[in-house]
Amino acid sequence: MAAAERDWPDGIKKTKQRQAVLTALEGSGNPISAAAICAQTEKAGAAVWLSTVYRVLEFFVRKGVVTKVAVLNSDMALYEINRFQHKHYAVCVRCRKIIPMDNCPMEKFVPKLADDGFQVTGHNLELYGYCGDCGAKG
Amino acid sequence: MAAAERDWPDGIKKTKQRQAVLTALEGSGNPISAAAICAQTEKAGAAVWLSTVYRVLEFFVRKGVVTKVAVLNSDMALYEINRFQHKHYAVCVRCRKIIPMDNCPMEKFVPKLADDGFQVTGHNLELYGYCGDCGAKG
DNA sequence: ATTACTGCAAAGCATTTGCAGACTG
DNA sequence: CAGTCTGCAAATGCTTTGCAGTAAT
Repeated sequence: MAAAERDWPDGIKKTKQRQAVLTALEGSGNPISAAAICAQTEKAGAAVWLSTVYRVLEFFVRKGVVTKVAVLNSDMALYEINRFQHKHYAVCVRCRKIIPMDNCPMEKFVPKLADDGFQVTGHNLELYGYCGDCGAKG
Repeated sequence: MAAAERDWPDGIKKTKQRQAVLTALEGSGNPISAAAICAQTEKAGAAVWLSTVYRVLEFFVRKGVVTKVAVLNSDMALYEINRFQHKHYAVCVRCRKIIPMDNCPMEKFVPKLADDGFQVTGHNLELYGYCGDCGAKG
């Protein structure tokens, strides 16, 4: 069955709810909120309770399967599947659209920080502005 | 008196509370939370109610006097005075120390985004890792 | 069978909002 | 004096936690 075929991370007990959360995350190209994941599981016919979604997400984040994304001026935390490729986002200040970028301006910057005795383990980058649909006029 | 000498932003009504909030922000080199600002005003003898701090901060942010900083894995928003010089922060994942950086890796990156029709109005950058005091071993 | 996970409800906490009185210009 | 701002209290909304039943290995 499909569940058996899914590439499942090592050392993680497979449950209906965790699969549903992972499927919801995979179905969204962009980071989504816990509430959105919950709604998605309902729509898919495998409803997962919101608090369970939070617990599953926290678990996945600790396991390195999922990344928590901080978005300024959004009071909700967003989550995305860790696709093991660097991603950062541009956020439209008008329509809140989230646009992924495939370049990472950090690459040349990180070594510099190491000189100050700071060992970088990760980073978070967001840009704010107007997307093509919204233009610079509000 | 000191209040008269303070360089006060244009078009902003000067009140005791707004001055107290601004003083608290000036007194901290690093971004601080609304609660911390509130506590600071108390200590300074000009206590400002927490909800007022939030309202004042939101007002200052809209006026461009203050910047809201999103710190991942911190459920509180942090605020800092806009000193009109680019600042980003490295956050130690162990002791949560916040270390300012004076380089901005965005400078060469932003024009690239403009090609995609996205007009950048601001950005947010944080690095996570271990500061010199904590080392890479947890 | 044992241990971990989930549904559910209720608490927790940062932030927001409503309103009447106080203050600024 | 008119309009705005503030103290205070209560509400809001995301997230966390406790507990008993359920499911996974």
